[in-house]
This record gives sequence, C-alpha cells and structure tokens, in this order.
Amino acid sequence: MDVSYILDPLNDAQREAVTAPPGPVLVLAGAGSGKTRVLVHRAAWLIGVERVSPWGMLAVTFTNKAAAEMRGRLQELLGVPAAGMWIGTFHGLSHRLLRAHWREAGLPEAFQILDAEDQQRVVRRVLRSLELDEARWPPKEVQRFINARKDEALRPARVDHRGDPYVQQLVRVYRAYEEHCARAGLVDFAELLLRTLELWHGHPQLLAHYRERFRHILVDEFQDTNAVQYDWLKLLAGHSGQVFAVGDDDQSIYGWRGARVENLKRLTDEFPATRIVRLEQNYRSTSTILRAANAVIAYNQGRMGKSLWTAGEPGEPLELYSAFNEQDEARYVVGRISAWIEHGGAPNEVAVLYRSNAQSRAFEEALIMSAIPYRVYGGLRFFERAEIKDALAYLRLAANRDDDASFERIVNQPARGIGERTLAAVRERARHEDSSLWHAARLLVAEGATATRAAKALQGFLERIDRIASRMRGLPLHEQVDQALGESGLLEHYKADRSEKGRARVENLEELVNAAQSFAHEGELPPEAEGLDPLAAFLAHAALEAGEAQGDPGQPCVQLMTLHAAKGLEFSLVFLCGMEEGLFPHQLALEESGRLEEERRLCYVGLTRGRRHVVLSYAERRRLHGAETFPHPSRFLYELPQELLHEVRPRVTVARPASPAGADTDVDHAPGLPGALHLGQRVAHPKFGEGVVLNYEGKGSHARVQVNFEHAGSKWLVVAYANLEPV
DNA sequence: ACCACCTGTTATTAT
DNA sequence: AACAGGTGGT
Repeated sequence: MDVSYILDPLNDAQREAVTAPPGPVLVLAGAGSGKTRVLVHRAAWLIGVERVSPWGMLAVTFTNKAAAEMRGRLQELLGVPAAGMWIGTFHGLSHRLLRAHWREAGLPEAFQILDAEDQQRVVRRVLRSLELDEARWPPKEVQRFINARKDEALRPARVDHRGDPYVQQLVRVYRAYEEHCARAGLVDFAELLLRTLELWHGHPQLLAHYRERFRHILVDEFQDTNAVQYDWLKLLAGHSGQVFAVGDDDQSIYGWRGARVENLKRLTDEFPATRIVRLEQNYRSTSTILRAANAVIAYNQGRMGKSLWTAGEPGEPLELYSAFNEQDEARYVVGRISAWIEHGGAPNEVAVLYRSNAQSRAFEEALIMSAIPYRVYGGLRFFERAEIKDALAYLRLAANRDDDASFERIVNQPARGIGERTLAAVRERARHEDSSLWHAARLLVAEGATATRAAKALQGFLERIDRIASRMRGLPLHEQVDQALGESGLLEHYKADRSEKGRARVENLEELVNAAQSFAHEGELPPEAEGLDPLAAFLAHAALEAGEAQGDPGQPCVQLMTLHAAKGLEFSLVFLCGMEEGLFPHQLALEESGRLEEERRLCYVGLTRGRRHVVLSYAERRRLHGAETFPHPSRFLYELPQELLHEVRPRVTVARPASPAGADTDVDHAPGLPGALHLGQRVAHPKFGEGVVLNYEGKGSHARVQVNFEHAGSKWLVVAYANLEPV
C-alpha cells in the first residue's frame, strides 16, 4: 500500500504524530509548524492505513473557516470528499445533534438559535419582568454571568452563590432567563453545547450510539476548549479516549470566553497513555520574525515549553513606525501596501491586524483613497445587520410562533400601530397564562379585550405572520424569503427611506434573497443541514455563521482583521497596528490581574502570522471613544530584541504642541526648521493663503508638513521650499 | 401612537 | 464617537 502521499510531505515529528498507534495523542504544535497539515494527514492516515471509514470520524474546530479549510484540504489529499465524516465547529456539531434529537433534548422541533445580540434582548426582557433596574443589573454583566456559568456546565441550581445576595440575585435572573428561553424555544450559543452534553448524560443509549460511531475524534486548537467542550469530548471519546488533539498553549487567546489552557494538561492527566508530540520546526516565518516572537512570549510564566526554530533565512528586520496619530498610521501603512503592490506583491498576501474592530476605520478610509481593494473581517456582519435580523425574525416567527424574541422584534417593525401599551398588555397576559407572547396576543384579540384600534392592529399582525407561513409552504427557500420580505412590509418600509442608509438596507434585503438562493442551490448545503428543512437550516446558518462583513471575495484584497480573527492564518506582509498601552495590551485587560499574559499571547499570535515582513506601528496621539489620548508605546515593543527592530522614522521632528495635563512632556524642536513651526501653528503661504499645521514628517531639509489651508484645502509641503510664514 | 430630537452612557476579543 | 433610550411635540 503506497502511503507516500501521506507521509512524504511530513517531517519526523509530524510523521510521528500522524502515524501514532490508536490511542490518545496530544500534538503541541507551535505557530507555523504544520498543525493543520498534521490533522489532515492524520485523518488521511486513519482512512488509508488504519482502514477507518470516514463515517466513523469526527473532526472539531472552533471556527467555520477552520472547518471549511480542513474539509477542503482533506478532500484535496484524498482526491475524493471524505463523505460521511463529521467536520464542524463545536457549535455546529452540537446543533446538528440537537436537531436530530430535539425530543430527547427537551426542545421544540422548531427551536431557534439566539446570537449574542438576541440573547441580550432576552436578558433585558427578563430583567424587566423581574422589575430589576438595568442600571444596577447591567444586561451585559448578567449576560456574561449566565454564559460563564453555562460554559462551566452549571445550571442555576448548581451555582454556588455562597450566600452572596448579589450572586443569588444573578442566579434568580439566570433561572428566569432559562424559563423564558424554554418557553420560547430559544437556544443560545452556550446552550447548544451544554444541552448536547446533557443529552448524552441523560440518554446513555444515544451516547453509546455516537461512541460506537465516532471511534476517532480529531480536535483543532485544543487550548481553546472550555469546560463544557472538554467534557463533551471526554464523554464522546469514552474510556478508549481516541482523541487526537492539536494545540498550542502559547496561542490560547480565548480565556475570556471560558477557554482553559489547563485542558491540555488535563488531557494528559486523565488519559495517562496520551502520547505527546511536539512540533517545533516552523516553516512559515523568517528567523528574525521567529526570534522576535519567541522573545516576547518568553516573558510569560508557566508555559508548557516549546522552542520554535526554523531553517529559514533571517530576512529583514521588523519595521517600527511611530505615527503622529491614527490617520498618519493609516497613511503610512497604506503607503507601504501601495509600494508592495507596485513591486508586484499580491494584495491578499497583506494583512492589517489590530486589537479592536473600531481601529479598522482609519485604514479603510486610507485604502479607499488609494483605491486598494480590501476586505474587513469581523465588525458588524451581514446576518447581524438590523434589517436582516428583522427579516429573519419574520421567518423565525413563521417557523415557530412561540419565539418571543422574534415576536418582540417585529411586532411593530415596520410600525403598524402596536405601541408600548398594547405590548404591555400582551406581556402581562403572557405572564399570567405562562404562555408565549403569540398565544397571549391571540387570546386578547379573540376576547376583544383591548381597545379596538390596538386589537385590530394586533390581529393584523397575527394574520400577517400566518399568511407568510401559509404562503411559504412548498416554495423553494429563496422564494420563501422573498415572499416574507414582501408580505412583512419590510421591503416597502425600507424602500420608503430614500436616504443612503435606506438604499443600503434595501440592497441588503435583496442580498438576503441571493444568500438564500446560493445557500440552497450550491449543492453544498452544509452537512449538518442534512435532514433539516431548508428554511430551518438557513436560519441556523444565519445564527451560527454570521457571514462576512463585506469585500469582494472574487478579487484579491488586502485583509483587515483583529488579532483574534487572524489566528490560524498567514501572510507575507503583516502590519501590527496600534501598538500602544491601553489599546494593546488593552486597558480592560490591564485592569484585571492575570490577563496580561493572554494579551502577550495575542501579540505572539500576531507576530507569527508573518512570513516575510512584519511592520509594527503605534500612534503618539489617538482619538479613543471620542477623546484625544496620548498613549505610550506598547510594552510589547520593549520586549522585542531591539536589534531586530528597524525604526522607520526618527521620532519627533517638528515641535509638538504641549500635551494636556502632563500626558507627555517632551516638546522637541526640530533642528533646521525655520521659525517655531509646531502642530496647530497658523501659517501663511504665498500661494495657498493661511492655514493650520496638521502633521509633519521627516527631518532637516526633507521635513514636510501637512497644512490645512482655509481655501486651498489640505496639502503636504516640503518646509525647505514652501516659504511658510508663522502667523 | 409616532416621530424627531435630545440626552446620557458606554466603550475588547467572538461561536 | 456611536448608540440606546427617553422626552416632547404632533
């Protein structure tokens, strides 16, 4: 049997992992050491050599992107699709199981998935029904509390409040929240996992069935598993523990949502037979980039210990640019990208990485100005847009009348004369009957108990939903969506808005029909959708995979994303922007003890995304939450070996304005500049008239300043030639 | 009940 | 800066 196609592309360590005899395996895989390759080749090995049917294998990842990549690469390696193999995210696979066994799981057949925003609305609703003040019980915190408990597999009854009245109250809200979800047939993200775990616990014959089937489990990014996910895997693996897990403790960046690095150690403790393989050769980056990354991560305590090395060339030093402000930062980055593209570089080989989504804006503006195609990942995504969620809510309510969250969302959207008073009556009745809002509204209408005008409006709404549901029957998915858009009055409503925003919304709604069409038609209905009716599958897809924000996937684009979103990806040219204390490491992480190391791991992740070039940048002033700040350079910059750094531009060359309240005191004066030019200085130019100095660059005879002229607009001028007169 | 406007609040990371 | 929620006029 020729297995060279599986083994030849592997190094010794990779081969050891791939060919390990049956039994638990933990692969500690450093960044760029071929982690995905090992997973994929392991699957191929099991199929090709161990004669395991793909049908008996389960592969779990954390993101849809990772799952899709694994599926694609496996298919490429095998030459055929690995039909029957379950590949998906924890959430996707759990969802699939719950759809198949909704009855045993205690869910209604048409249960709907709550995304984070939906969940917050439900929490608000519950807080109100308990008459708790939102100021004292911030919905966000309550939401975090609930999710954190669920991530630990703790139902309200099992939460240890230790007599703390504050926690007791939170538990009360948690319980009420659960009751609300149960009645409305709503399942949040954490619930998908926990409910599946309980499904197995409560139905041993079901568990036995899946254990029998999935003798081989592959897990990606094991360091990101939370308590429930660990239990989920352990339960499914059973005593044999045939888990092939790949992970890297240095890339654990999801602690804030319950991930536990300790699960790596726990696995080896609870399955003592676990074979540990270390992948330490990096194939991705230059040795310079690797040295830089290793130096930074070395500041962390208690690592499991790996030393990444490469046989690659040293390459270029890392570049560091200190920008005047975020616009200057973006300008520099985009300038660098332009040069890269001019020299024949591919735009899609470039990534601009940052700590928080809000930072994308300055880069987007600069990229648009330079007409460079780009794509932003994250942020507000397609299925998270308000108009899309409105439309989906119509579909969801048509599918499940008890879905209170959807009911609340659209009962008066578009406005149809159902106001707060009417709604209050419906809620009150629902509480009284312990029923859904839909049921309560029905009763009120039937009894004619509300004012006739309100009752008519309410009745109109109920009939509208019923009409949508009945007209949808038998139609292909995209026509169902199209039909609902029309019948709901949503399309009309948004069309009436002739503003820019309104037009965009109409476009999005139309795009939703297209999305439905391609979802159903492309023949690649996600496998977890099998056996589901297309609408249910589409709605689940919308909740579980929010879709990309924008960008034309057809053309090569510069990639903009957060550091978190970049994990698992690699690029020839990587920008790490906003390297500032308070931004990265983030302020909120600095305020809580013990969270700095995760930020540092995030920095490690960022650096190791780069193959050839890494450019770091920070701004000396930055508008943050509407206010001007004067941040200090990130500590991570000081943790980099300075000999690996090349500072692109010497620091201050033109006098800076005095900073407020001692934020920064070094007001340097540039040698060789005529007069006292400084930022904010009013100047006069012989041709352009008067203006204000906005920005500066370079030094000596090359110094340039940006001046915003009252009539001529903003211009960059070489100070030596411009003849500027301070006014 | 609806809409436009104002005011106060709040700011990561994401399945 | 952005947004949710509240206020006041229609």
